[in-house]
Amino acid sequence: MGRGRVQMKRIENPVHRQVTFCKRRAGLLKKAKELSVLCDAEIGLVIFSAHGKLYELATKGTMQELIERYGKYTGGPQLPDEVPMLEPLDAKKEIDMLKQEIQVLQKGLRYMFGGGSESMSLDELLVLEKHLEIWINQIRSTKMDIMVQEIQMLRNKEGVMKAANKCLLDTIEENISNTGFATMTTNMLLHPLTIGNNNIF
Amino acid sequence: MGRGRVQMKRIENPVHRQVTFCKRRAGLLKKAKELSVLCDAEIGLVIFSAHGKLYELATKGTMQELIERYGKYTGGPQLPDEVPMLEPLDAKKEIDMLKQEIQVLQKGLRYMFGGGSESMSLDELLVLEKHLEIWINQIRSTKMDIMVQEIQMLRNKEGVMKAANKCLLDTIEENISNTGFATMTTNMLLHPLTIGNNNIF
DNA sequence: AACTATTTATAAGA
DNA sequence: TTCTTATAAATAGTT
Repeated sequence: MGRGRVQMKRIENPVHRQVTFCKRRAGLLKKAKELSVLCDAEIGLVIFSAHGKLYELATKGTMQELIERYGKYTGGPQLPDEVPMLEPLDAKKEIDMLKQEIQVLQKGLRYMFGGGSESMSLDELLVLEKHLEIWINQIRSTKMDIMVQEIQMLRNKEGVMKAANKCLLDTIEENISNTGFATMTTNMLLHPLTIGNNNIF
Repeated sequence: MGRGRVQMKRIENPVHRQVTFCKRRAGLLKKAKELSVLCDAEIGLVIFSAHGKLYELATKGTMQELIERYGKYTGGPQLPDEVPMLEPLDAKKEIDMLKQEIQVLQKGLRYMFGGGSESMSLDELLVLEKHLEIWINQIRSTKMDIMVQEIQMLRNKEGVMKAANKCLLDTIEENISNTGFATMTTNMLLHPLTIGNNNIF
């Protein structure tokens, strides 16, 4: 699209390459925005220049959110789970809490491997019990999430359902809601004992 | 670029919108590739259609790797501003390490319970829940044993007890059997995490 | 999916 | 960079 054909290979002239990079980068970002608006799509675009500078576009929410959605879709490892890091001042406190949690978990593992009563003190047993209770609750809530999702999927698949079936599903869903755990996320299961800012203990 | 101007807003006609989505998506992916080749840039492009289908492009390595690079770029060099970042950096590092260790431990626990499966389907969750319930019961039972032992020790120390005290201990012991919690002291609740320094793992 | 009439993007030059 | 302009590409509407 210019005054001559373009070879699809790296432009060797550095000046020429830089100019083309600027122009085409602008064009690409523009077209991404357009596609997003015209067709109601969510688009994320990341461009690292040859020199390592970053240019980015996320048409909906933040890039982090998009990356998370991508992770969910691909089912792959959700590695970049960026931690909020709200209060660096509490770092020491958080470290202590994490250390304590590790010790409890270690004891718990030993406890299991040892087949039970091993050498945990009463206090340690209390803490471990509390952790396990919380963990169980998280598991139950996750179970319910999955059930709700499956119900939703069935509804979407069926489109119009017979009255009897719909009624059944409504009942199930209602029971789930009544447990008080229905809105917890799967993430809680995957990180059940994380103590960070938003936590349980 | 066509037989008429295009309004930069969502195309309402679904058929029209779908066709445009296909065409422009192809165009966008092509241009992204071209920019990458011509200018030696690393580009990641993620497109979620309105219906949630994913289209993606990573011009170098995998999308995961690109996401990691993005994370480093946005997360790493965010220091240049103010405040001495001496201790906080160490703290964050330590927190990350501890969290990592916790994840490993949790993974170990999950491995024990679930036989190594990490995906956690509904069935797996049911199994995990059952294991945890069993574990909790073991803990409660052990707790009870310890308490009973302590009571016994007290009795032995006293030698011959007054009838009233004996009666009191009997009552306490009975409560333990019923609830597993009845005799917890305030001290136990106030210092639940006091654990020794014996790290094994 | 193919076909064009047009619009848009952009290569080269300044 | 930015502007200009000739031209290559992309694509909107149609078949």
